[in-house]
Amino acid sequence: MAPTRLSPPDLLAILEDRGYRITGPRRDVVRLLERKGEGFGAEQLCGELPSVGRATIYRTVRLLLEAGILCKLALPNGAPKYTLARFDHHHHTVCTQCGTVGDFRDSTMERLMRAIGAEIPGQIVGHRLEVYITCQGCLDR
Amino acid sequence: MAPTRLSPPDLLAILEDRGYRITGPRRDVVRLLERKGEGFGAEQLCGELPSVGRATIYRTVRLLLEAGILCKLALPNGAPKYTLARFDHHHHTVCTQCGTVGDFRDSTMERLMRAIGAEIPGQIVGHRLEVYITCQGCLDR
DNA sequence: CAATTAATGATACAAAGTATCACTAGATGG
DNA sequence: CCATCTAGTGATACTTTGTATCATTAATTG
Ligand SMILES: [Mn+2]
Ligand SMILES: [Mn+2]
Ligand SMILES: [Zn+2]
Ligand SMILES: [Zn+2]
Repeated sequence: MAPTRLSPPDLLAILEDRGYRITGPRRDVVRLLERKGEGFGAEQLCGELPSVGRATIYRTVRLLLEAGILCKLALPNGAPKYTLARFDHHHHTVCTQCGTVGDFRDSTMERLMRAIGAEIPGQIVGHRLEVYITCQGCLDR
Repeated sequence: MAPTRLSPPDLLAILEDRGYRITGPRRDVVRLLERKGEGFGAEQLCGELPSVGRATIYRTVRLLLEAGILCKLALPNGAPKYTLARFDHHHHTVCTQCGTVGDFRDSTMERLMRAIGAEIPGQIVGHRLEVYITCQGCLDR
């Protein structure tokens, strides 16, 4: 399973398919995201794209979230971070030292989640797992 | 493993052991928490304890968090919710319809987390799992 | 019952995000 | 192409959630 990295035209096409216009600001945001690593904040994007209004940044992030292009990572404190969604369903590692975010998938985990249904009242509709780590960089340092 | 529910005197004793004073406002907050179900917000507590200053509510919540008496539940959107921590380590169910929060523990999950260490770069220092459900009440309704 | 010092709460401030609305600029069809 | 239509933009104001300050209050200790 190669990390299916989508290029900006692809991402814009997804928006277009949903009936949204391809505008200058949206192009700018998507281009910026493409160059970005894992785990960026909305306010950070505002700082790096001063030519685009803050409201538009937030609107575009919401749009990309709804389109499944971004995933939102609610941290234990502070503003949420976003990452380009490379896989349909996956989880995240967060370094508690430096905040670096990584992706991973684990099929055993998904199987277990199905099994867990029996222990839980009601019907499972989804789940979210965050693994807190000290990343390699922080271990070395 | 019986759900070890602690009473307000116990909770206050934990604070006292940590060198904090037992004050009127802290007593009020703890008493309120005791009567509360799972999953309440800080702002909600402010509304229900107008006699206690907002700053003090937030300070007390932080204190109880640090003491391990509360757990903080970062939701995918909106303000975090808190619950009385009945177990040392556990996870939460959140009903996506009505927001009701529940606790659970799963030893298989914990074992799996240890195994997952091999797949992940760096060193695991913790994890957090939220299971999104439609609760029994919402299914019935 | 002082004296000491932690805690309180009014207030101001900060950060993150949303609503408004006059204006701009994509899309579309002639 | 151009004119039209409407989605999108961005300045601004506002809301929500949470924190910093600081004069005042009250819990502890002896
Ligand atoms: Mn991701
Ligand atoms: Mn809990
Ligand atoms: Zn790190
Ligand atoms: Zn429900």
